[in-house]
Amino acid sequence: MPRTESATARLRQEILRGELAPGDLLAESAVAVRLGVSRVPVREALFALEREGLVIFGPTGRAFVRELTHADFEELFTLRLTLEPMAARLASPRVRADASALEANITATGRAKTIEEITRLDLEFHELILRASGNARLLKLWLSLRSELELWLSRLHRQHQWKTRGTREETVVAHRKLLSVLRKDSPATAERLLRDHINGWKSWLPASAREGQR
Amino acid sequence: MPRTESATARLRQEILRGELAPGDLLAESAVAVRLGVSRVPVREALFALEREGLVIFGPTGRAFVRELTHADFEELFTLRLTLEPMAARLASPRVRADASALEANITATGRAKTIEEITRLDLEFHELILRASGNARLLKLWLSLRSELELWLSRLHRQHQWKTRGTREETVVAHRKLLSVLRKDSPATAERLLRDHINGWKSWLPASAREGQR
DNA sequence: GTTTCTAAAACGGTATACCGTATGAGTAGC
DNA sequence: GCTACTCATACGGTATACCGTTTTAGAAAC
Repeated sequence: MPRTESATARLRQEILRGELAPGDLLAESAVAVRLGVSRVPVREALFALEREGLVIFGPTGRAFVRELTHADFEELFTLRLTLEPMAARLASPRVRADASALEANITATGRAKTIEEITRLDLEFHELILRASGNARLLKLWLSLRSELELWLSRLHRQHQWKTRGTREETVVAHRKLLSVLRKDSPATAERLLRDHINGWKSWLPASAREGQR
Repeated sequence: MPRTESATARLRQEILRGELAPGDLLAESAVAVRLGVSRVPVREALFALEREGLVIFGPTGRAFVRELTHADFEELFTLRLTLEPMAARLASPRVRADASALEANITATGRAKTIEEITRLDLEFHELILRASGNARLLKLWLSLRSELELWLSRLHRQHQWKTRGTREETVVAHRKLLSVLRKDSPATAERLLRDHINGWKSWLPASAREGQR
């Protein structure tokens, strides 16, 4: 794997895992030494992570680990409510051909054991719908939000112990229903259902969890 | 202006003006010599332009001027139909405070003389709505489509002689109506109106212009 | 103890250099 | 003529080096 990519992957992982705290300075030289590469790939990795919303550049070009506020959470969900229903609409007539990936995902979710695993599979399910939409740019926009969403969720997971059981069953039921509607090829219904699904999840997130993120 | 930015701006201009043709190879070394900078800023400029959709990287990392197909046009408009109505909805309650920029834009459009100027002001009007939405990420996503849209339109302009008159008056009328609805703070209406506005423009584009773009 | 000044260290932006791989023109073989 | 091979060249990925600016820590003045 090229050095830029591996540097990007490693930094992304460290940020998502919380090993790098919000607000931390990511000095090119220091990171380069730590990762054992030169500054050039690090620099490019930082730009890539900025696009993903995990890193932010200060006025003098210094990179910092992004801090997220409650307002950021609202923005992210507004965007999901913008992009995903449209994706569902577009995907609806195309899912009939091959729904195996979506089915496999639901099966895997039913067997998931940790909240992290459920979350990962949930995001993957939504990503599959974006892919099924057939609109490459729509997918690209969604993917540019994905890391940020993961960052948010991982920070929540670290702050709160969530029960796995109810979450898993609810997710499976909701996704099953979504899939069945997608298969029926009624775009408007699929669009509405996905909107409700996201709204449901958004309001389900414990209010306590949504607060106090600086 | 930092070298990366000026290189980005210059390359962007050259692509939009058609001085660099679709499919042209953008070799780092050659561009660097031509612009009188080193490869590093050129490299970063190419990455930036890739994000904007003006440049595309081949499997072995070589950068080419992006070619656009009719399918790309469809994707772009699908995304406008996804993002902009949402922006109008969010902007509606916020426009009351300050609609001066939107008003100034409409006035300027009424005085515009060339089709290029009308197009530029039209895009600016839509951008102002995105800004008024108050959702920074939504704006960011829209901006990531903007150059590509300009590229498309500029290529159309070069291929077809469009009449200025009708276009200008229609644009002014439509934007005036949009602004008045935004001011009334009825988000649902604003959302629907913007959707119709985009759909109208999309279908208005002469079919002949929409074809034959490779 | 607080603020201001100052100088050294840290940092980012850019240029240059090196290396391995991909490309493509030319050549040999058919 | 057409295809397959070969090798010089072009190109991208990365490391290193240099320079001007920003930060920051420490001293000095209050």
